[in-house]
Amino acid sequence: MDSELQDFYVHQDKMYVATDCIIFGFEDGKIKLLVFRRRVEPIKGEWSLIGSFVKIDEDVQEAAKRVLTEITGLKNVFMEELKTYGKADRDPGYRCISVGQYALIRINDYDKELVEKHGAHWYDIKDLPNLVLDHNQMVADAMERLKQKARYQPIGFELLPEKFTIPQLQQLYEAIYQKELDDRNFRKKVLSHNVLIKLEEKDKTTSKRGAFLYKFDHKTYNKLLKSGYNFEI
Amino acid sequence: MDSELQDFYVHQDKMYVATDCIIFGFEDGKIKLLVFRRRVEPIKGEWSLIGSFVKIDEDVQEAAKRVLTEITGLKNVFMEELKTYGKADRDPGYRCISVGQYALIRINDYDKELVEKHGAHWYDIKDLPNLVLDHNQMVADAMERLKQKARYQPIGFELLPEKFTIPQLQQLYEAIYQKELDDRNFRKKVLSHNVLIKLEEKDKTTSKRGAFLYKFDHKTYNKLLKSGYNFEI
DNA sequence: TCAAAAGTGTTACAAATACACCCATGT
DNA sequence: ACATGGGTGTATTTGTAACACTTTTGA
Repeated sequence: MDSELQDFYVHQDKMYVATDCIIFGFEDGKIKLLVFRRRVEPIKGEWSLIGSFVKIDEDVQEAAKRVLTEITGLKNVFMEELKTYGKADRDPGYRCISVGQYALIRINDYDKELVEKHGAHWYDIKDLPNLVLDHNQMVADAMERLKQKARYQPIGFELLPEKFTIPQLQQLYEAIYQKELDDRNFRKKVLSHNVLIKLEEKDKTTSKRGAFLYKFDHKTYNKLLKSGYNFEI
Repeated sequence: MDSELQDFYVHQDKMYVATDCIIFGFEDGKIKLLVFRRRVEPIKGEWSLIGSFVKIDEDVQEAAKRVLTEITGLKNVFMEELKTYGKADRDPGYRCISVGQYALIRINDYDKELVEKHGAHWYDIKDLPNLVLDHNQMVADAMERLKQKARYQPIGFELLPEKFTIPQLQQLYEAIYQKELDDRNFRKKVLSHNVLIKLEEKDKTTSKRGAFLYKFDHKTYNKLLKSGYNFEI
């Protein structure tokens, strides 16, 4: 490394880089968000997204995954960058930018003890408390993204159990879009893509008759993708 | 600020935060990208996106706008965050994350002297040189974003002069989608939204007959947006 | 036997696609 | 008069939206 490099870089400003996770779940026909009591001053004890500072030798993505695993015990969770919150005055403490990342988790898979230990709580997205800093904005942005993205990419399935029924799937989409859907048309459209595998089993928890369970067919979906298919729900 | 706050923040790592601009233009029926000779070591002199470190008291957005104005002389340019490049090893110098932002500019509006002075060059997007670091990836990501976004939001107009013809607009969309479009259907669809104002003037630079000029009608578009309209091209 | 959710088909309407010809004008 | 790009209309197909009844089964 020559001196010119050092000259140039060294005169720049360094700052804290954090990442915050907007963690969505789905339960009882409602989109839910996992929030926490903030563990550090200032505003310690207030509701907050879970986040972490990014370490000097750590990818930003990696940092977000690290926190998510610490809290939920889950790995291989769907997670995607939302956007970066970089206002100079967003954190009253020190200059700190935060990369927002949203995650979709199967609400029954996570380690409940771990979550409780961290003072976490699942809030209905429609009934959120005030969160610290710009976290409410992050949630609003993430929700908007979810709404947009779920239409053209099959990410909704990340919020459901591996095996799910068509009515469950519909409930999910109704929660995401905040709009009722026609059950006949919904079923028709969803099945028309041929990316659901119908199982022999039925789920009888919500009706006497029971509803057939389905699995999302990743293989077929990926094949379709490559051949230029346009998924839409 | 109490001591607990200091304890906690102070033990975290700080790093450089940069922002890089993916600057798109449109000329001769082609999408073009504005690139520069990198001004600092390492890899000084290589082709690169234009960027800057974010100052301690500066919004990330602001930093990107600052550079863009320095280079092109333009203000009020369409610019939007793409994503953040946060791999720990992305910069061989020091740990540095970069927020990628893409900008759409009217290629004939910019200050040519200013651009030349900075050793800049407009490359056809299909014929780019190797860029430093992860900049080629940034461009690929931005191009993909443009493709997706242009379909449902009227951002394409940012690349055209204020006054443009329908064939010009079609050329632009063909360049973005990398696909030929049917001229009759294209015109029909575009005009069906009623967000173009037909002017009296004609542009005669590309044909003897001349083609009518249009302006994008921001007012009407915003009204339609509020009433839940769905733009699509 | 009945209540409650699961599942099925048809028709009307809107939008996307495919496609062929005339128009205006400078050279 | 002709070459060049600008501009228009229609028929077909495809997809979306609206809508009502039958099935299954546990209580």
